[in-house]
Amino acid sequence: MQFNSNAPIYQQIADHLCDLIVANVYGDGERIPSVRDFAAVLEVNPNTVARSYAYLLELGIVENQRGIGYFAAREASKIIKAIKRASFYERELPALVKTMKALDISVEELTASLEGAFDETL
Amino acid sequence: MQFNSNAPIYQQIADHLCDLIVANVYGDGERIPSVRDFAAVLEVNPNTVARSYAYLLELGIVENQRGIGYFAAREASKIIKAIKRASFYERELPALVKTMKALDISVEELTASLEGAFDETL
Amino acid sequence: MQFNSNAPIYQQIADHLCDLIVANVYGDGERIPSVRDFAAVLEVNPNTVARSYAYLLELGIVENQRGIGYFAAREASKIIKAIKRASFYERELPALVKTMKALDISVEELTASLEGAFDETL
Amino acid sequence: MQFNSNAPIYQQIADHLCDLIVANVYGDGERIPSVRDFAAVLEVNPNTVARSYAYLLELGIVENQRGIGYFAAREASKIIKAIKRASFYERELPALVKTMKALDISVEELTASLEGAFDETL
DNA sequence: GTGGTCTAGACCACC
DNA sequence: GTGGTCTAGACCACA
Repeated sequence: MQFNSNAPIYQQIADHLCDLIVANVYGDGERIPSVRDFAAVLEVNPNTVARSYAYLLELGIVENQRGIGYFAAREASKIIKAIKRASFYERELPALVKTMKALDISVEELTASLEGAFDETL
Repeated sequence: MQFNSNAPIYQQIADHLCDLIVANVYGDGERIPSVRDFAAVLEVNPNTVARSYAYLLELGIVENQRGIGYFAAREASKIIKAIKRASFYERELPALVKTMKALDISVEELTASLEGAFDETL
Repeated sequence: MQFNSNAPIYQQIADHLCDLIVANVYGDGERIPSVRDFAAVLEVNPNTVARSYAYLLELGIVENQRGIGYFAAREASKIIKAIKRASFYERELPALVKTMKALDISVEELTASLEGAFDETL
Repeated sequence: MQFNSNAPIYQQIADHLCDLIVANVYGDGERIPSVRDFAAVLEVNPNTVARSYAYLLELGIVENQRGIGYFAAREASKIIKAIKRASFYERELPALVKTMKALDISVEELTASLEGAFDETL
């Protein structure tokens, strides 16, 4: 894993873990790597991974069993998608509309570009 | 003006000024407010406005006449649109495609949502 | 049994066992389950149950007969109540008073709430 | 300030700051000490204070102005009281009822004890 | 100056 | 072994 983005590493790790859960690498309710193990894999300080886990704990995406470890929540992938969906429709979509208006891009124009880009990344 | 976003204030100011230029409040080649005046209006530290202007200077959107003040570049609005367009197609659109795939949102679904949102903000 | 609370599991187990003794499920002087059996029932690590028993041993609530097992003390339920009473009047009550003052809750207000809650849990 | 309790220091600091806000030492909307300053006063690592502030930020009790500092939220004391009240009625009160039943303490008995304790701490 | 993040290393309670 | 907390010290972007 690479940390190119400007976003804080702990968030990138959290996002990455969400991807892994949605991709069923760690299924709902399954144990996820220990803080220390994951830190070793990612070549990152354990505190940073701990911060990611604490963040996901707040969101209800992971859970915690004392002295045992962290687990994906029972409905983790559902929660993740719900959160992403909400953020998409409430934040990204309005921003998209604003940009399109500023640039005089019509819905049709965007649709065309999207269809092209959609196929490329198949 | 409000600074609700997480983006740095100097960028929010720069964006805002670009909007004003595109909206012809300050036409291409016209003088824009002095750093101090603008800072007073925005209730912001003058250093912050100075940083915004420096940023726009790099992009060629504003120009500087020693001892006189800052001016919108001759083709400012054209440059602004070009920059936004590039960033849109190279950065935002791929990100959009990625998000849509992660959330199983089809182009049709997005188009529908967009048309609704487009009309609301008329 | 569920371990929802933030308290350490070994304490929750100890509390639970005290409840069982007071409720006469295990009478004063009677044998209580072996560490292994209880651990199996609670789906918990045997070390954790052992720690609970050690804790209750210190308090004089359970006793240990070498090679045979653990027993509730002869006056176990009396001891339990005495301990709870002491902790109630010395720790919980002062904390309650402090909270009530901070929240401007009068004795009358609390009494009313209590009577409602008391009946619900009959 | 002393840190005798078993609770994490960052929470004790957060609680303490809430007390100060409710007591109007830092009024609603006013600036609170910088992370470094407060850490120096409390003789604690700045990271620990930062953690307290981050915690209060989540709860909406304090706010944040980039590069300037932390401020008590506009309705900070109101929010604090609401949170305490909710936790009191949803968590402490049921626990109190449970303890009272276990110890055969009647509402009348508690009321009497409370009134005594109330006056002492005037 | 401010806060935000990260690293390193330590100690603790718990299972 | 696990996570939780704290310290120390560093670097960064921002105002």
